[in-house]
Amino acid sequence: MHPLIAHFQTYLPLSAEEMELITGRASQRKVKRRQLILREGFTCKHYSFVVRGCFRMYAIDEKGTEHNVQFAAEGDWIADIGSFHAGKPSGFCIEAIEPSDILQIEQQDLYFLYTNIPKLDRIFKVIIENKFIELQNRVLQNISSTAQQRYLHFLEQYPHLANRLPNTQIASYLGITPEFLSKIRKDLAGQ
Amino acid sequence: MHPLIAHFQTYLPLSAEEMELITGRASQRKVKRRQLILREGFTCKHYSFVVRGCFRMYAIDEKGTEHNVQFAAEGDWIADIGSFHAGKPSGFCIEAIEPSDILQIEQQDLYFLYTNIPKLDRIFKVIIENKFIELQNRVLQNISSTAQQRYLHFLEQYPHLANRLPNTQIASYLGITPEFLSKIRKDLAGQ
DNA sequence: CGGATTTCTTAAGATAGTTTAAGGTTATCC
DNA sequence: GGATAACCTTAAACTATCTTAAGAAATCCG
Repeated sequence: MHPLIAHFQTYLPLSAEEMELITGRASQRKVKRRQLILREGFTCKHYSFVVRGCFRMYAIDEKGTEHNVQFAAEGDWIADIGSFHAGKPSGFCIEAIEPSDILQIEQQDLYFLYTNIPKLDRIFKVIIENKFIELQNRVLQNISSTAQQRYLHFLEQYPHLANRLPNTQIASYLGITPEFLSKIRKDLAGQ
Repeated sequence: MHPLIAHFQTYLPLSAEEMELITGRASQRKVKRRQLILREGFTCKHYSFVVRGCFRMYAIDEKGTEHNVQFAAEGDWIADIGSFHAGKPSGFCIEAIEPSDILQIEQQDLYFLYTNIPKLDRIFKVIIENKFIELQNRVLQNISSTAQQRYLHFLEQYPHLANRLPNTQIASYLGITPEFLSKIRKDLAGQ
């Protein structure tokens, strides 16, 4: 079955016509490791659904340091939704961390689908609600926990990511330097 | 006009019947300063829309320290949506910072409205998308900026809140101690 | 397979933020 | 209107995290 249909059906059942409308507007794409699917300064034109592989969305500060705001692996959506909806230049880059396969929906196609399949408003409402809850927990971690606690929490919450990602990317996500993460890991090992 | 109708109409127009359905399921409530409308350990039963006043949602850590994850003032919604949808005990408290008026919708009523007014799925999708974007920017701040930068950013982004809130609440939101915020303010003043 | 690049680690010195304690100020509530 | 509680500030000692630098290990890609 088409991966997008399977994905949406985990939320609500779809009719045959609805499935056809959806698959007709999603285009498949292969992405190489390190390839960018969104570049800072450009408008985010697609919602991307990860079929295989792994991505990160990051911002670059004045010093040139990259800060990971989000990862996306199989079954996740990734986009700069601020830029996408406003049609304005993004402050983020989205990069494949592994060779990946994605399905992309363009803005006008997504809006078409929202209009013709009201169910999708509901589905995406639920998807983003869940992302919001996750993000809120991350904020709570950030304002209330030490880096070590945040790292342990990350390992628990995203074991599948912790395995695949270089520590340097995890450090960036946690808001610490790779050197300090290395120290944390040493401290944890030495118990 | 009913504040909720005015609020929803900033997103999409509503018919007279839709308005009636909505207003019939929202109940008005006055809340005193310091009163809790959600207590940790209890399930969040309502979406609350702030008509007048100001709220904070916070978690309490092992040491008893409170950590503000969100503020809500006039025109904002506040709820622990994780607890609300899962029907499980919340890890948060929601407290009025000022004497406030709110409109509350219970879970089954909100679900009824979602089902009978599909437009509301769209409206709440957009509302939460906007909250998500805000929250993502906050995460970026947290992982990439110093406390002073975060404070300045807060003043810029939420001037209406910065005026009304005690610094101690702002410090909690920024993830720093009130003492350190005091030092930051002193440093900024002395320029 | 092997050179190039990225990633991981260590450690010393520097900076950002916390803790504790105390005093002064302002707001709240009866 | 006055007692009480909340809020704000200061400063010194402490701890968490960053910076810099450099070498070792792992991974990628041709």
